[in-house]
Amino acid sequence: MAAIGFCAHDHTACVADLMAHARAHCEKEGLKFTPVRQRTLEILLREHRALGAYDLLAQLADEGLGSQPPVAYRALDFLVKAGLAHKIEALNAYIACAHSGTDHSPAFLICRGCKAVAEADTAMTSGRLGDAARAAGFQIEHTVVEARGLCPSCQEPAR
Amino acid sequence: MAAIGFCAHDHTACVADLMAHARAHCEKEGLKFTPVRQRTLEILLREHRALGAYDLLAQLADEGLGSQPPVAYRALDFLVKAGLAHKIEALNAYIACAHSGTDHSPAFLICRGCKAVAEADTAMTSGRLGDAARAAGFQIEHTVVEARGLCPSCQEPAR
DNA sequence: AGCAGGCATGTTATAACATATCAATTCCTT
DNA sequence: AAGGAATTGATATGTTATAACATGCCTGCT
Repeated sequence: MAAIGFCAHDHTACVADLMAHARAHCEKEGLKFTPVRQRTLEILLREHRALGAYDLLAQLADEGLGSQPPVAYRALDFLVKAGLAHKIEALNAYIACAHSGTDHSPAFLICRGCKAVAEADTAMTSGRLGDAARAAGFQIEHTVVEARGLCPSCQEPAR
Repeated sequence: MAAIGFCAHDHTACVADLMAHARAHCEKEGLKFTPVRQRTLEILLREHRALGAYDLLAQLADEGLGSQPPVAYRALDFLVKAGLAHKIEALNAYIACAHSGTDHSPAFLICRGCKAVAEADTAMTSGRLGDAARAAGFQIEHTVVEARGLCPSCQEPAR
């Protein structure tokens, strides 16, 4: 399964790595990385794709970590606010951040073929959106930058 | 209320203008600009802000043009496909296109203070997103570019 | 120890957004 | 007039998200 950047990688290591990073980040920021939150991030990392809140909830429920929607939404809110996960607005789904827990303005490439989502990084105030905002005197707080289309692998069959 | 571009304008003329444009566009493309669809666009234009499907539906129902969700969603789908309206993914809401019915890749500035939405225009393949897509070999079909923040007027009170 | 305050969680219910399906109608073409 | 495609009407349901309120669980204070 192609996912991050549409290419294979050592996924076990990648999960462990990002979990350790998340733990360190929460420690440093004084955030409580509770069992539900850890498990939520682990699931997102392991799946390595955009997951709906209810998909996630089902997996949490399997493990006895709560079965009601607010459980999933609270955990996801926490992760998103902490910069450990992102919401893909075009899919109403959530995905683990592919980078560190640092503040950044992600951009996503969403393949309609294999549903893979790649995270790129942009600077919030750069590019066309930044230009438009400056011209209008608009003060940007958060950006949603997403592209739907076909990843390299999924372009083949269509030919 | 400041809305498009966060500035005042002759709204009556603007509605009439864009309706005429939409009519011409549908004529040219062989699209059926039916009463429900016309009324939907008129409502979006008149409100001049992002409207939820159910808000819109309520207004259609007031006029006896259907009261069930599919009525609103069909009309909105038509307008979106025709390039006469856009969906704001970050709000799950719809807004009339501020430009012509031509194909374009809009970007939106969404004020969290007054809920106004300004539409800017970008080129789909330009800017950071285009760069990232090219680097990944990703073929973009549609872009979602939205910024949340504060418009010029709404920045004042906070100071 | 006892308790107050804050945060996380549990639980129920419901709001808000969106689509599947099938029947009925219209309108255009043959 | 018959056939076919698109539109509309209507019912039901699926999916995503939050409100509201109760409970537990640390932590710091007296």
